Amino acid sequence: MCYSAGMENLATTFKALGDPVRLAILEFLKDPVQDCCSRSDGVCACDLEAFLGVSQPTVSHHMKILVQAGLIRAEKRGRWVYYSLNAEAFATVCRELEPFHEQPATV
Amino acid sequence: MCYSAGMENLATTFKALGDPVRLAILEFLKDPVQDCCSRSDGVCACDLEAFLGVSQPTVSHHMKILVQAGLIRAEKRGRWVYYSLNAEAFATVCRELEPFHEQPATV
DNA sequence: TAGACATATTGACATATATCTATGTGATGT
DNA sequence: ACATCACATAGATATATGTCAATATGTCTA
Repeated sequence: MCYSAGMENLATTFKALGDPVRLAILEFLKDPVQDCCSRSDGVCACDLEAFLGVSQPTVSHHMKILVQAGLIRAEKRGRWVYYSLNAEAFATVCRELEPFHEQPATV
Repeated sequence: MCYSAGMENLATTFKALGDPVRLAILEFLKDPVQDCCSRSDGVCACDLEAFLGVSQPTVSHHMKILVQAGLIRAEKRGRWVYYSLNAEAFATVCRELEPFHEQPATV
């Protein structure tokens, strides 16, 4: 086999990014529409449900995938879970992509 | 629905990136191991087959997905098809990700 | 023209994924 | 305590995806 564990990891991250519903979730987390119970430092899942137009378990499913990929953070406060972007993870993805659009090194 | 056509597009690109075999292909295109018929300005599919350890139709399938996502270019010369990275596509992906790891704008 | 070669397409199959309904779990408030 | 609320999990189902063997297509060469 010619691909490493790091590659599997990166693929998992891209897989998490490869769904329009999850991209919409990330956009929402970036520019939250404060609705029922979201706060300045986080967005609750119930707001996402209304925004996305999918069922609550579906939201839960997508949030789990995004958390596992490390793209967002989840923090439980009382009965709510507040989600926020993990900026560092996005920066890492960009760094991984850099070699593919930099000027080729002169050997 | 709260997500746009542009989002579908971006999701397609990430989906193309979300497979370890395809990431291995991209790595190979970045740093080709010149083997049977690859050239300085492109890599042929047969070299990939040997490198990846998957069947020829599987290589063909993955190349098609990468081409459709715009991540690589295919150029047919005689009976070979030479593939190369499309650096601009990777740069675009990075630009799309930038808002997710920049400092939040002060409103 | 015939055969060999590189790649694409087709069809089959197993697995993964996205979605829902129903139900479980844990916290809050009356 | 009990009902309610927010979220998670389980199970079911439809669709998508990755893979291969078999075959088709197009190109070169003898």
